[in-house]
Amino acid sequence: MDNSKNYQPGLSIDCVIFGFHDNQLKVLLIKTPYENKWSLPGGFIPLDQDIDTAAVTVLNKRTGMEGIFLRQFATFGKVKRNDEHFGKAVLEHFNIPEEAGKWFRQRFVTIGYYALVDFLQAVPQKGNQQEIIEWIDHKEVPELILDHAAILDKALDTLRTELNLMPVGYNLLPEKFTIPELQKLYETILDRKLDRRNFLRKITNIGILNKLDEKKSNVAHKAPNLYTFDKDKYEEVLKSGLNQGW
Amino acid sequence: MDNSKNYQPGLSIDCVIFGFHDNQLKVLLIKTPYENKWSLPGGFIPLDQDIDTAAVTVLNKRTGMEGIFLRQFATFGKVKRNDEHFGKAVLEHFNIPEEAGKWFRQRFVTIGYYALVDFLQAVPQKGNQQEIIEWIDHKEVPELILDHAAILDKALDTLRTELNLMPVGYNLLPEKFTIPELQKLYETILDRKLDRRNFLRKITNIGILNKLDEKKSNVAHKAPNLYTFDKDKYEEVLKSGLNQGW
DNA sequence: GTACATTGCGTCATAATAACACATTATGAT
DNA sequence: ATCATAATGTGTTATTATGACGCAATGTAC
Repeated sequence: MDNSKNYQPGLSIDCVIFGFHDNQLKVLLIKTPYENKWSLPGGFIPLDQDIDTAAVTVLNKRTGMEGIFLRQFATFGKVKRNDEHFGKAVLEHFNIPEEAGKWFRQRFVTIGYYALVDFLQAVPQKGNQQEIIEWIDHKEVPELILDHAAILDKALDTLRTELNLMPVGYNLLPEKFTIPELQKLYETILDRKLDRRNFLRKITNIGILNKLDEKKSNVAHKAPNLYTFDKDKYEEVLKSGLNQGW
Repeated sequence: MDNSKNYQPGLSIDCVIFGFHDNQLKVLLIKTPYENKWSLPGGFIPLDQDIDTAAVTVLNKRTGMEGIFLRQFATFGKVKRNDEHFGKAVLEHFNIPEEAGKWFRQRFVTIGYYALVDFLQAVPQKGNQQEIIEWIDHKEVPELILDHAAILDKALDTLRTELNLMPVGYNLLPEKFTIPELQKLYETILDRKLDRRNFLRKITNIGILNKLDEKKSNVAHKAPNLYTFDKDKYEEVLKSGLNQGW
């Protein structure tokens, strides 16, 4: 493959794909052969594709899903983010000849995107047979290659801020969900407990949830009511914003 | 000049430099020879410099100032953002030979930064004798090259959001300022009137302003009190955040 | 002096938030 | 069946934040 003719040079995309399961905020990671470190799913930018499109492509390829919530959050371009040893190791592992390898060993700047997906809908896709791709609790992320740890941190930081500005949580839940589930999600992302009753009032007052005439089945204790997310009302809320401030 | 050896290929930096004067939020723009359109100040990324450093360099060069508030806000990478006609025109204008010009005519992705500067401290610097660089009211921005209008819009949007999350306004004012001045600034950025008395209460309650024992001189009507910004207290506020939301 | 514009401080009604009480529904042990 | 337990659903109250407004003080223009 001759990347130099088909891809934007020195520029890559890395995706922080979040999922929510077992009261854990999980991140989709790929195990690399390099010192057993893990990596964010990423890719390059075809010369005839918008960077956003290239990010969507990565996401499709890795989750098998379409129409996912995806947002660019930052671009990382420290000189030192590139690791000479890592570059060499990758080339050796894939048996890429020195000449073609020059493209891979140039300095790379990477654009960070984060995605919110329904854990149960997403099916992690391997790039090849040997590859290991897994959902990992964000609190137990192993060592990552390059500056991927910093990228992940920044993504989580952005997600927390976004949560205060607009209701994005539903993207991580199935179509029908309960208020307690939504609360657990908020608590997990923000990493602190919230009061049940105040949470209910605040989240329903936003006016983007539809209460269904249906309760969750097969649960211990009292069955909680099911809700769906109202996309039309959400669009309205987006315009006015959640916490105005001024 | 052989850019291909010294600069990151296909990647540029554009800075939206904001200043505040005469109750106007102004943007520093450069007039180009291309159809008399204007441009954001920008630059390329030396291979041995972090992208943030490269942005600081652009800022230093254009304002003569150091230690400026500077923040990356988005990266723009649509395929169509590059304009074939524009690329040719630039090469012809600077008399760049076809071979060396290839570097300029490749696809470019650009990283957007916005800066907040004290209008009176900044001295717009020309890149060369012919160049025209000017502060222009953000409400009267002329036609811009490429997708610079979209970049500017996004910068302003980000500034408005940031204003709700943390007190950044003081960056646009001189060291000593009055509450009415600060309010005018907020009104200009947010594009709506605020109540004097409520503004005073809210802005002082944040606890990052020091009231000086000094009034503004040579003003019509009642002389307003002068304040300074308290950087230590600001750092504390940054950690907790302004509008928590949850 | 008087009219006028602007600043500084205060009041009041309303809305948003935090802390907490209690009844309801379902499970599982006895 | 009864009871303890655990979760959900709804309500109450005190506190705080916000929005709308009144009024005196200060300085300019005439």
